[in-house]
Amino acid sequence: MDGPRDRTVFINSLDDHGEKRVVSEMDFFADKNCSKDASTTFQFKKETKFDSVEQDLHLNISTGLNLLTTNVSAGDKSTAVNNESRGISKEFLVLKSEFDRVNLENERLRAILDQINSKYYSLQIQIGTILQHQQNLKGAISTGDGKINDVMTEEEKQRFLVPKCMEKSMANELQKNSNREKSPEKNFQEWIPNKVPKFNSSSKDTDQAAEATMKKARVSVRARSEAPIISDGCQWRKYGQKMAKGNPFPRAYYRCTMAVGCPVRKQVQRCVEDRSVLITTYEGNHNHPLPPAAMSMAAATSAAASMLLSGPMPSADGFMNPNMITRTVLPYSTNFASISASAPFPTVTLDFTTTPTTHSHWQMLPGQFTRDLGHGPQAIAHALRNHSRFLPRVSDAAFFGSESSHDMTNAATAAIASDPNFTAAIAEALSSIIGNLNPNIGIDSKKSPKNSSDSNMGNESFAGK
DNA sequence: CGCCTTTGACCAGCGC
DNA sequence: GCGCTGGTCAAAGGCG
Repeated sequence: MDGPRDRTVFINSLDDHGEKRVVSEMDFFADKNCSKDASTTFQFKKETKFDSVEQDLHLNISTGLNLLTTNVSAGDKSTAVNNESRGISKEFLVLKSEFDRVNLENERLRAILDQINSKYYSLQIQIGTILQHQQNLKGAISTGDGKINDVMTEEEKQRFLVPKCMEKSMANELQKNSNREKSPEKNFQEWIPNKVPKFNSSSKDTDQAAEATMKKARVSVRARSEAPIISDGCQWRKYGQKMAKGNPFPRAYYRCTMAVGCPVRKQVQRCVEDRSVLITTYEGNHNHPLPPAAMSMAAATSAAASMLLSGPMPSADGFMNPNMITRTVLPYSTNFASISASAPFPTVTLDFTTTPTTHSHWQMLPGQFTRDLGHGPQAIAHALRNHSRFLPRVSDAAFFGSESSHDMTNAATAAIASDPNFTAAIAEALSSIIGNLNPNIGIDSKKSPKNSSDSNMGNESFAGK
């Protein structure tokens, strides 16, 4: 917190022609003596470091004293000036006190906001990943019982078609989530990141190849953050930094230090096109229990990696096309997630940097998803309302219906700020949604998901950004 | 003193 | 074989 000496006050006054002129520039809070120049308007210029929005802040404060500098005799002037000085001193003491208080509050809120933004990104990732799993499973189940075949076009069938090798893993995962809901105390403590879906393969070589790929699979998260690193709940130790080709910003290398020998690593680098975007690439699976704060990001990255690794498995026709993977694994993932087919390692990129991404992701969910089942964002909001102690000021519209990510961030920020257990509330809501999924509900063909041809299928993870 | 970051050195993979 | 690049190691120093 900056001390009072950091604040400079411009004192303006009106000349005989009524034009404002700058009388002096002084450090008001360093020197308690107030200017003897009469002033009716005080303009505060903040020189401390604030957000850009705040940097233009000026406080035009009328003292209401209607002080004059002319038309008074010498004696009267002296008295008047003394009275004015005392009045102004008193006013400034009050103002200074208020200003300091606001500054303190502002700094405190800034710190909270930074923390909340990081948590918000983590939650976004987790929610998106779980919803994708849910949709994929619904598509698989619908295809399996034949209900959907009568109403879906070939294109839609292809989008919803889930590889056989994935159905079981998804079903297991949902069952796991359902069980977690029945044992809420285990919701966060027993997530085993290494239990990513494995595939039933008759080929030992294939298993080994998949295992090798598993180790190299990466999940890249793009998120806007001014902080040098996204807070994801894990403990990381920086072990290197390099200048990467084509990017003026250094790439930092971190390894997880929450357990000895944990193989998880991450790379953090600013986006070359937009320095406000922080690209965090995760690799590997944790070999230890995770704290609640780390669950969301770890679960999201692990799920995304497992989805990715579920894709390029041998099929009857040979290896699956990465585009097919995108269509089946991430059917609603336009601009939200992309799979890199040509990168050195298979990489899923989750992009949370654009407003349409987040919002359209919700909107792309089939209407029935929210209308008939009562699931999705509304259900989450409902669940959150049930945790009203966590969500005292945030409406559903503010949280889920806002057109701007800024509003969403603010809403989430307010919600999370209200109680640190907000994360637990959201996770519980998600768990409830997954657990209550009714597999017998068909797909409303009129509300087909956004055409997957829009998605960045086969894109480079970052090349198109 | 332990943990962390910094930073130059080293190594492996890849393309020419 | 050589150079480039990405990734990792490890010594040195800072910090609480």
